Amino acid sequence: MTIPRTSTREHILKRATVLFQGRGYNGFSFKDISTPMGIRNAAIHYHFSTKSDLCSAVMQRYRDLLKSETADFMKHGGSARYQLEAYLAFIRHEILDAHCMCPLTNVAVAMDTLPDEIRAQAVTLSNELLAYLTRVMELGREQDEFQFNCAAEQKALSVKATLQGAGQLARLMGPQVVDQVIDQIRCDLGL
Amino acid sequence: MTIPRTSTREHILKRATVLFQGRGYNGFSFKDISTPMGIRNAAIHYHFSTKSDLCSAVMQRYRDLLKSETADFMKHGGSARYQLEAYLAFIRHEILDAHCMCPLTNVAVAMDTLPDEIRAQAVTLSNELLAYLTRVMELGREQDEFQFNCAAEQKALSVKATLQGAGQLARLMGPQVVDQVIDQIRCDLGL
DNA sequence: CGATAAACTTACTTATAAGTAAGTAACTTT
DNA sequence: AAAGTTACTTACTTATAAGTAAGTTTATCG
Repeated sequence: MTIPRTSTREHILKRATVLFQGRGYNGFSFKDISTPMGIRNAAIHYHFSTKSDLCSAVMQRYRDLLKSETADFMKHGGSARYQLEAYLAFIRHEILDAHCMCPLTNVAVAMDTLPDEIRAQAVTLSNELLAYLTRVMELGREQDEFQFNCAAEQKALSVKATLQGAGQLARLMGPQVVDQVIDQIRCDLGL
Repeated sequence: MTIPRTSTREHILKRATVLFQGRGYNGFSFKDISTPMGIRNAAIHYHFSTKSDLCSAVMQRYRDLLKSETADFMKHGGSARYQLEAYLAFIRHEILDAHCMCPLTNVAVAMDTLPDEIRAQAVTLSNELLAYLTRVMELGREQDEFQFNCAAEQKALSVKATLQGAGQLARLMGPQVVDQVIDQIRCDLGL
């Protein structure tokens, strides 16, 4: 058959994203992608030669998404508060609607068992993410929107860590955890 | 051979703990335990009938450890500050010295792929952990040691989430992350 | 219309996983 | 000293994983 062929690669990537961010690298197999799609494992290998390649593409897409999202946030005015809220909403959506974790969580957990390529992508992503959040924190303090008395980098790190943890605890303790933790982040910034 | 037999079960549990907390349920196999110990997989099955049983025992031990640790913390005087610091030191040691994550992280990540038994243990652990931290927060506020203006439960949740995240980010960004995040937790409690 | 390339499938290989059944050596009990 | 129990091993089964090679269909291009 193979009628609408153009979109197969995209479908594979989408399923892989959900699975990678939802279960981790070692928590899914090619079958979890191919069977629900009604294709064969070999079709995945046609588009992505290895599992490492596939997950590397997932990481790359997440970085691209983040880049375009954060660029978007910045367009809508320079308000640090707005940018923080946009990022919080993005994370909130990923956790509550998509039931996904930040890829950094999944990489960190299985660190020792992963191909170098994936680890490298994760390190780059963490640098990009922290750089963005650090700028938001700096901006917020300059504009007297946020209050904190440590390095902006440290505050950004702490915010990111808290959000990572929220994603995990929400799975164990229920979705209300996410909003409680996000509230606390705002509160700790003097909002 | 089998000369020192008594301790095999304990050795298996210790290796399984390191592997489970270090790589997650799907990130290790029986071989990772048996080969370095110089025993066969079947020897593991003799002591623990399934992988689920083994990891359930690991979770149980972690809960027991936590229970005795927190009981210990409480004996050394009722100071909330002391109890917080003791827990922070415990987590810090697990991350930096043992290179382990809190089991909650590993369970949350692979949630959908895990046996019910493990999930149930994790839910219980998260309740116990949060109950303890909530008591510490309540105590700290009563004694004017900590400052925060939300429910003690929410503050405890936020602290735990932050520590969970610190464990992950430390693997990607280096060990200094842990102390930076811990500093921030203190700071956000008015310390 | 025929050749070519893209997008697959079928069928296979190799490796590794968890788990089991039957046998064995050493200590323990009677 | 015989019998049973503990703590394993050897050898196996079954399932599943990633990955590959060769063939097939469909669209496209000259």
